[in-house]
Amino acid sequence: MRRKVTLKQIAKELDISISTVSKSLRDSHEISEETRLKVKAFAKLYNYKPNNIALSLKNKKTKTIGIIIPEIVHHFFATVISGIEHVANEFGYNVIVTLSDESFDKEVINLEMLASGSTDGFIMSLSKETQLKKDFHHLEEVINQGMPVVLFDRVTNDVFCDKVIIDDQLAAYNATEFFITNKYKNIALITTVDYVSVGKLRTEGYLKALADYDVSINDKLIIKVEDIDHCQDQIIDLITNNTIDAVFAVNELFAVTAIKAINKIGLKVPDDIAVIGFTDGIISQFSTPTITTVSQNGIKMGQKAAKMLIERLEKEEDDEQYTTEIIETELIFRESTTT
Amino acid sequence: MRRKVTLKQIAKELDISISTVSKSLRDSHEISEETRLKVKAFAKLYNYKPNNIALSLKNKKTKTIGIIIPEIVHHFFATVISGIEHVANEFGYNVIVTLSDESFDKEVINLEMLASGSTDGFIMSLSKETQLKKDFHHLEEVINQGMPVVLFDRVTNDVFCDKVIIDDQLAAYNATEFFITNKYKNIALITTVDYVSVGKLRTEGYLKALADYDVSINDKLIIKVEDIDHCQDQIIDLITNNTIDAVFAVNELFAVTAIKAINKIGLKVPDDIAVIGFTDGIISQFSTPTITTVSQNGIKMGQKAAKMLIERLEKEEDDEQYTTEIIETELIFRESTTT
DNA sequence: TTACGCAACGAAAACGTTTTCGTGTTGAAA
DNA sequence: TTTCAACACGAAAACGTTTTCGTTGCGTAA
Repeated sequence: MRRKVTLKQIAKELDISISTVSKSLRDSHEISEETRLKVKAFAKLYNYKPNNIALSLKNKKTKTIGIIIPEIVHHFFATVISGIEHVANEFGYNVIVTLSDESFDKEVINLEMLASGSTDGFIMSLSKETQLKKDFHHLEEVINQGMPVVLFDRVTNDVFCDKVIIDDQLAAYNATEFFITNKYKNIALITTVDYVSVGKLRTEGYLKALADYDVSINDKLIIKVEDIDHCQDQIIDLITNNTIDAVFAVNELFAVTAIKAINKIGLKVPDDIAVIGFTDGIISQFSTPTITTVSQNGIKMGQKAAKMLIERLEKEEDDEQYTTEIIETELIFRESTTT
Repeated sequence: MRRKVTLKQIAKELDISISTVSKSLRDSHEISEETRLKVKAFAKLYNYKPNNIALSLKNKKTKTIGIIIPEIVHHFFATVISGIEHVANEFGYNVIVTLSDESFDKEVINLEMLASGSTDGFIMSLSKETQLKKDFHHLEEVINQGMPVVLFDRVTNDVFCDKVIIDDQLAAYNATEFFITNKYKNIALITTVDYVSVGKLRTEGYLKALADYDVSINDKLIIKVEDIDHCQDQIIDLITNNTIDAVFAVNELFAVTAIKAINKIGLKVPDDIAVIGFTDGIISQFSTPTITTVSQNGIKMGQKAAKMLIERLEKEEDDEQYTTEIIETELIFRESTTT
């Protein structure tokens, strides 16, 4: 077993000082060509690589980005990580990923853990519990210590930092508007409980579109799903007891569940009821029928978030000008709607 | 902006030595209760947290696990990461995730990057290109340096280390056997090119089952997909030009594509042709019809891999006894088959 | 009084780098 | 011969810890 070789060992072996070795490897002009080449050859032979940890300690920079997300087994979050990782890699950064599992406590613990020197900054999406509690002391703490934070998707107005989001309200508005202008009038909404920020915004977009086009709002057509496991029953209830010609769902899962519910009671998508979902993930692409959906480009969100963070990390003077980047969405038309 | 406080600063502030501060915080009996409490109060007030980097350097342990996988926007890999992360978290480890994008070079670069002190060990699944080239020097190198490596799913016999896999051949055998014993005789196989280890094993399982049950093997019923983008045409060709009553696909994507192809030419699943896929992911659960599939428990694989790695990390004497853990699979019956 | 033990603390090394600031040697100019 | 610059290299500090090994002062037993 050949352990990793250090500067000290090379120095000893060649009977020169550590400084000389270090300078040789960094091509310092202070060192004669002879020693320089000798050291380099030796280093190459023994496959010397500078120790990252020692460098981090010296430079006070880890070249590492901390990611804290609610879960990873979720197409959208996976795409965001992918976007972050690729940009990070390009700029020589690594990413360390932790999961909050939608728990406030785990979010805090992970944040504090990583903030103790492990990372230079954070990219985060808030857990449901955090959004519910509206407690952001942990975030303010690390920001106060000078660590940049970029929030994405599930953000809050209560903390000042860079953010990257989609215009959830507008996207939902556009989807609803599409239904209205195509003569659908009885549009059901399947959404989340209100404390999930994105769910709330999408609900607002839906309501605003209805209002703007003078379509009466019928509370019976709105389901706020608390427990995802038995939402299918709720949806079946909704469809059987009301006249519906369109469904707008605030995520893929709700959309596909709605389609299955519609099929179950013998109706057809899109002929009897049209469906639009949110998040252009695997389900929308491969379900039968494929689902018309609001694309929410996770890759792009991740890339943008990473770029914002790295840019802030690499400039020395820290200005307090935070920006909120909005990633554009678009409706992707598939088989679950007709035009 | 309150920067992070260090032992040195506390020492200076309290006019005592760094050693005394450190010992106080670690409850050393060498320190009088008076100073000890004073220091602890001060540390708490200023929210002192030991610097991880300094600890890593001192202890020669980073408490970090490196994960290198081909891609993350892939349900199976996401579940594995989830499994790893949770176990790692439980044992006080962090995970740093890098993607090879199926490229040999990126795999090597990421491995070397992380091996330079950033992590204590690795959990990896090989890139396609690596499997094609059969070049594993980078792995041997880090293993030789004393860094434990655990391979999962896409492994190789050419490197000696711990592994966690499913019995791909047996799983495929069982799926094929199910078809045969249920009177399906014309069973098509949609698989990958042979250098993808798991694809090859699954193909072998299919062939073995046919042989064991004296079902004649028809090469025309076997598609080896090279380019996923136009595999649907291949499948349609297959179905229209041959008599088929069952399809075994070595992954979800092939399975759902097969179903769509079957529908396209006017046949029904499972009535005309039954379908079994591989990997119990989102697609299998939500496609219409839902897909009978070989479950490949990614969470469990990740958990097992993490446990194996951590166990090896935490025991001092390194025995050279490597084990290969096999995660059991099962057929999950859904709508794409009848019994 | 001496010797010794103990309590309480500090100095310094070590982990592996980089970098600043010497320092000694050589050659050339004065 | 003296002086000075240039050259080639080394010593040491610094990053933030932990830990080993003193060291000091004091009380107690011989």
